[in-house]
Amino acid sequence: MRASQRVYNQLRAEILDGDLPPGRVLAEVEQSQRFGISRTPVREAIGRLAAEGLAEQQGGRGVVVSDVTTDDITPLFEVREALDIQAARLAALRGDPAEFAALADRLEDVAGRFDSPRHSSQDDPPAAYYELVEQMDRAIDAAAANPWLDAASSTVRMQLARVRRLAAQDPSRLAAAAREHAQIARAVSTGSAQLAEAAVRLHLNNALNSALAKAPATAAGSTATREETP
Amino acid sequence: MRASQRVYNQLRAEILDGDLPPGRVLAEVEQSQRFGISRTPVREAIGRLAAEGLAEQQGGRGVVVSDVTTDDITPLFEVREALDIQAARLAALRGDPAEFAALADRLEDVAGRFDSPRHSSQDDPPAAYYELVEQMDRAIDAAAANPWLDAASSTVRMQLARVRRLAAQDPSRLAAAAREHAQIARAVSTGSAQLAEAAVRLHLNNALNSALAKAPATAAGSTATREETP
DNA sequence: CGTACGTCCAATGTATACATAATTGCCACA
DNA sequence: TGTGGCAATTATGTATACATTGGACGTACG
Repeated sequence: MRASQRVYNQLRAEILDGDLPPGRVLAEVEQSQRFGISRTPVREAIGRLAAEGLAEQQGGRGVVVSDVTTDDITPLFEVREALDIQAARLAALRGDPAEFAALADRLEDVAGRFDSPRHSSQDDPPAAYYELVEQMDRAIDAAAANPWLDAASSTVRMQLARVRRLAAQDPSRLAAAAREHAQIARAVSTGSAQLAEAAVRLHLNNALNSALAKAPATAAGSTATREETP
Repeated sequence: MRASQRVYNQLRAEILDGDLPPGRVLAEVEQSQRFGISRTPVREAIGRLAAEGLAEQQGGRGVVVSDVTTDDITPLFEVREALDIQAARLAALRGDPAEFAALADRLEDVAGRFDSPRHSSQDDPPAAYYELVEQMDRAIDAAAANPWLDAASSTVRMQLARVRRLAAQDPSRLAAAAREHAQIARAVSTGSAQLAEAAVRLHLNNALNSALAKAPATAAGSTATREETP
């Protein structure tokens, strides 16, 4: 693999894991010495990180890991809502109903197992749930069959992976989230774009509220929002 | 201005204008000689173009201007629909009603002037319309106040600017488009997210149909889409 | 004591030289 | 004549050296 690619992968992982915290400067010489290579591939890697929003220019000189705070949770969810809804709508129209019906079945099963006592050490509902969610995301993306939608989604998902570190998950929400995901899969399997949109909107609203409940209220400055008047 | 920035601006403009057609190889040495600089900043510029989707790796060797065909129109409009709807929804909730009411008034005025005979050489409805649309896009983005939404939108808009060259605009649609834009502005000014969404969805559907009507039907391979069953 | 200007330094931006890999063309052999 | 392999060439990937810029620190003056 090319050196620039290795450095990019490594720096990206460290930023997403929080090992390189927001505000940390990404000096070319420092990183090139750390990786034992020259500045050129490091420079390319940092450029890619900046293009994706994981890093940004520091006042015209120097690149730093970009800052993400709890203030970013709401705007990121707004974009995610737009993209996930469209993906679910397209999947409902284009996907294989049987595939999503099967996913819905398995998600409902996992959701039920959260409440029941465990039957064996093999039975790990959270792990099974995460696996299924990932599988459904891939299925929806594949069914939507839209490369640009994929690209936009992956950018937002990457940022959301960062903010997720700011507000640790509430274990008690996993069962509810699993049921919501099952509803999404079920809606997609029916072929109704409207139903799929409703299911996604519901799930993301709950997920956002859960995240904000744990996130400390930030200083004022929040954008004023008029109430909906339908 | 930095050399890499100049090269990036120039190459980007040439790609968007079609001077560098899809499939054209972007050789580092060739471009560095053309601009009279070294390979390093050229390499950086081409890297940025590739990151934005205007160019792409050619099998592992060489970077070429990415291909856009009429097949891309529908998927691009699907992403644009998702983003524009969300932007309009947020603008309806957060924007200044008076600002968008004023935009609606001016758009309705321009729409009317398309049909009436011109009163002077100064009266150029298309130019006025384009100016107003741009103004409204900026107003919606500003009201939505979501940097990530802006970033995603600008990427899609750039690609759409390329495909627009493939299917020249229908002058007779401008008047209808102006009325649709006026409806969007009016909907946003009422503060109703639902109404704004409906207006944007209507406009983009018409715009897409107009574009596809002029675009030649491509060879099979189009993704099958089940009909909506609400 | 505070501010403003100048010099120095360090990090980025650019150029060039070297290494490496892939494609293409040519030659030999079947 | 076609195919396969090898070599040469060319373009990219990486390293290093040089240029430039922006900031920081120190000093001098108000």
